[in-house]
Order: sequence, then C-alpha cells, then structure tokens
Amino acid sequence: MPRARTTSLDPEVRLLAALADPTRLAIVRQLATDVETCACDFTSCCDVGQPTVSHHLRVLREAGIVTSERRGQWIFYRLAAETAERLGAVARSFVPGGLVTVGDLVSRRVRA
Amino acid sequence: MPRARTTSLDPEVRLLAALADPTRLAIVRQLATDVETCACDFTSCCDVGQPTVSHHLRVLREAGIVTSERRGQWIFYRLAAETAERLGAVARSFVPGGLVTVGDLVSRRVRA
DNA sequence: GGTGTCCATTGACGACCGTCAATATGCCAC
DNA sequence: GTGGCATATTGACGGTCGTCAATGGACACC
Repeated sequence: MPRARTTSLDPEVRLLAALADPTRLAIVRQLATDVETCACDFTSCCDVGQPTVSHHLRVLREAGIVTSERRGQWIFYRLAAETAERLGAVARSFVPGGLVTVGDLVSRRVRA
Repeated sequence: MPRARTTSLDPEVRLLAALADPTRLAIVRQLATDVETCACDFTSCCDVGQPTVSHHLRVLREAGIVTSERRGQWIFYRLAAETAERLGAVARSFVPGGLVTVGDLVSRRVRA
C-alpha cells in the first residue's frame, strides 16, 4: 500500500504538506507582507504560469490557509487569521513542557 | 521543468517537507513525548517496516530535525533542540507584526 | 570465529504531485 | 450579445516520494 500524504486525514499533516512547496510558501510569504493580494499578481512573484498559481491557491484554500474574496472581476486572497496560530501550535507541541495557550502568538503580537 | 520539492534550497521548505508526512510526524510526536527513543521502537508506533523507519529517520536527520546517538548496539534518537524554534519562526513570519524574538518559545516554556 | 540482533542501503514499484497547454467559466464594458 | 479580461478546470507528462523485500554492515555475546 503506497503511502498517504496529503491524502492523510491528520489535519496537521495537511497543513504542513500544503506549506511544504516553494511556490505555495512564496504565495503565503507574499500574503504575510501585503495582507491582501490579487490572484493576478502571483504569477509574477512566483515565476509559474496562471493555471499553476490557480492550482496552488486551491490547495491553500482547501487547507484553510488562505481565504478568497471575489471583488468584481478580480479575486483577492488573504492569509487566514488562524494560520500562524495553527502552525505555532504544532511548533509548541514539539517542546515537551510547552503548555502554552493557543492564543499566545497573537497576544504577543499585539503587545509587541 | 517539473517542480522541486525537497530538492528546494529553501531551508524552511525543507523543514516543512520533512514534517509533512504521517509517518515522520508520528516519529517526531513520539520524540516529543519520550525525549529519547530507540530506533527499534518506531516500527511499532508507526506501523511500517524497519527499512521504512530507517529511511524516514534519515530524512529527519538530514533536515536537522532529530539527532542520533549510537549506544552499543542501539541507536537513540532525540528531537533537535532548535526544531520547535525553527517551526515557530516560520509561524511568526506569517503574522505581519510578529516581531517576537526567536527565543520566546523556549523562555515561555521555562516560565510555564 | 560464529551467531544473533539492530540498523542502514539498494533496487524496484506504484502512487502522488507540480507543471503546462488548452479549454471552460464568470464577470464587466460597450 | 459580443468581445475581452481574470480565474478555474481538464488532461497529460515527468519527476519525486513512500513503501517493501532483499541484502549488507556493525556490534555484542558465546
């Protein structure tokens, strides 16, 4: 029986797998910088064709990493608010004594 | 030109790709729980054969996620100390204002 | 040295994934 | 409605990855 990757039912694996691609990580980085980006602008930042961008945006959307909003002819993408927190939770689960509340990352941001 | 995944030179992509597999994440979770685990014990926890475990341990080792130490006949594995921090840094980079020091996760652990 | 145990490596197979060209769909302006 | 632009979908191709059976190598004990 040959493997199960993104086919995996584990939500953390799905999150990590969705991020573990150079093009998709570039998209996410772009969204972390500009908050909101039109789909048409990813083709230039990632150096891939339009169908490929569309494919990756779908993967990110289905993983709950980004959200999309149609505005007339264009579709704008944002990072989902919980994305950093979800990944941070995985990171914290790696440190045995890490009994930190899940809201820490965001609250820290506010305080910073 | 058909893609580049773990072949990617981006260290963050390599980190995420190494974690984005059910078997490897199970190994890491085991190490987060028991601190130190003999290689021979992963076959039971992950429900795969011994060569497969060995393969995944190599991937994790080359990604700097785990460290190994031979002790007589057995080889013991640990989570690398920086693993949680490295992943936490990726998480923080997703929140635009997240100007938090990289030591935060660990210091939080000590205080917790 | 011989034997048994633990672990790594090799080679092969099948599934999954990233990419693109071509096409379809949806929205707007005229 | 016709034309044009932005995005999604389809289908196909090639590469990568996870898995296993078989083998090899290292270590301990007799």
